[in-house]
Amino acid sequence: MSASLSHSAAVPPTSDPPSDGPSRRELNKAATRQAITDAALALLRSNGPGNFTVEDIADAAGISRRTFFNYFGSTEAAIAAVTFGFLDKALQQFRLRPAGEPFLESARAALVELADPMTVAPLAELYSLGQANPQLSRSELEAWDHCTVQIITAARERLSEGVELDELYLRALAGSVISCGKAAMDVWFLRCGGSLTAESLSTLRQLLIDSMGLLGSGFARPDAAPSTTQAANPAPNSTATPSPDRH
Amino acid sequence: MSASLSHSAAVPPTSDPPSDGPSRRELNKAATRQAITDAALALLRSNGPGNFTVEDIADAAGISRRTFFNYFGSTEAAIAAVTFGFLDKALQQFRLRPAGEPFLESARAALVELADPMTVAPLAELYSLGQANPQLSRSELEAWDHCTVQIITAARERLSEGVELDELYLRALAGSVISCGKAAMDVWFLRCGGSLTAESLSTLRQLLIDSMGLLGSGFARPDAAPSTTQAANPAPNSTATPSPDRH
DNA sequence: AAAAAAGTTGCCCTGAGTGCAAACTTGCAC
DNA sequence: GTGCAAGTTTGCACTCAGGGCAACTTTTTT
Repeated sequence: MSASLSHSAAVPPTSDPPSDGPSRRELNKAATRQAITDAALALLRSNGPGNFTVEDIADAAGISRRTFFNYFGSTEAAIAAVTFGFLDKALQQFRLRPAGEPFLESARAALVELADPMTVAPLAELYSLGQANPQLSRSELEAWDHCTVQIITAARERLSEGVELDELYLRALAGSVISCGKAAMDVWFLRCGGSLTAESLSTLRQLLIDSMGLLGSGFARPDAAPSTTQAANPAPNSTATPSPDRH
Repeated sequence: MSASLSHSAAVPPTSDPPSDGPSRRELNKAATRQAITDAALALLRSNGPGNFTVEDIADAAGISRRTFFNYFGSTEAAIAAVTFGFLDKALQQFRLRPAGEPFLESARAALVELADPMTVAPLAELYSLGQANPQLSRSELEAWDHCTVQIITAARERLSEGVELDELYLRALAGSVISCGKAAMDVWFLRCGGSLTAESLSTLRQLLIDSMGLLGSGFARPDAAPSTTQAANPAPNSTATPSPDRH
């Protein structure tokens, strides 16, 4: 781009009336941010993890290297923004649940809500790309942990209706919910390889439901005939969990 | 040190008969490794996280910068070795448990086994140091995750006695156990600030027991009078969990 | 004792991440 | 629309992480 154009044609000067909403500055920032993650993801796809530099991303996003660091502290951070987005959406869903609902039921509902193509697609892609990459999976871990913290906050608001609540209960529960959600996704990738077909997504939903069921039942040993769900069988009944809803 | 002495006086040439045990090479490596983590920890204490370089560590350990990288990929990795050591000890304890024992009971026993001064001391110190440090806590997360993977492996050996086992069950359980262990330690630090008194350690033990109890009971809501354990009360009965041992 | 294997070190290179100051954009008031 | 203030981008320069390579030292083997 020519010298005088400075940086981003982020928000093209369409006939945008001076509408109220977010300011031009905020729009530009959001657009740049988006451009960065897009560029990073594209490079991740084409070059593979670890085979491109911050400068590559900056070039592809049409900004300077220095500006990149104004937005993200590292390549991984830029990519992890995707996961953060996903988990934030989960949080949002969780907060929408009625306050009286049992915690695990809310978690289950929030998670299942996310098992639609548009939402899991980016996560699925990241997952397969980062499968064998330490750098990537590290930031994924960070994102999940961040989500745990958020859930703890959300749960605290929920549960502390006057009652003096137990920190251990809160943290152990939140951590376990996240772990089980993660386990469900892990198994899903293991079985379906991140496929986005309706069948695959149905499996994901069922896995999420089952994992919450396991948690709710205290991991009662599946003594009786447990897992016919083992094979790629999207049968939609949670055989593993006779009592998914307690208390 | 003079030029010809090369590197480490790691294993001083005491009158060591050519005993069988580990070879001189292995001894040297172990000693160097130890010297590195010691130096790193010392610098962490004195300078605070992020305020020293790899070169500083290398100098303090009496090796070259380059050699440092032969042992660890980063400063954080060197420090995280402490956490890894702790968690590996946990794994070791877990594997010692009788194979027939319920999983959660084994986990509980293994974790409680670790709540002795010598073992938790380094972890406690790291915890307080890394409390407000993103770099550090990131590698801590990695260590916990590594432990989860190990537990999954250990549990697979345990549970798969001919039975075709459920991947979801396995992973959700392992992840939850680790999460609960982590939650217990978090709460412990919150309450006791990493103190190593007998009273504090007793609290830690109880928290670990309680968290496993919560998990085993499916987080049944503490409806009745739940947490008198809230205050720094090392009372040794797990009031929160009426049925810690099922199946 | 000499060769082979394993480990250490210095040199040098790429790239991450950051402080700083100059240039540019946007918001706001006049 | 002019102008000023606040917010952003960018180039520059610097420190430090991380790793390849080849020379050199130590340990093991034969």
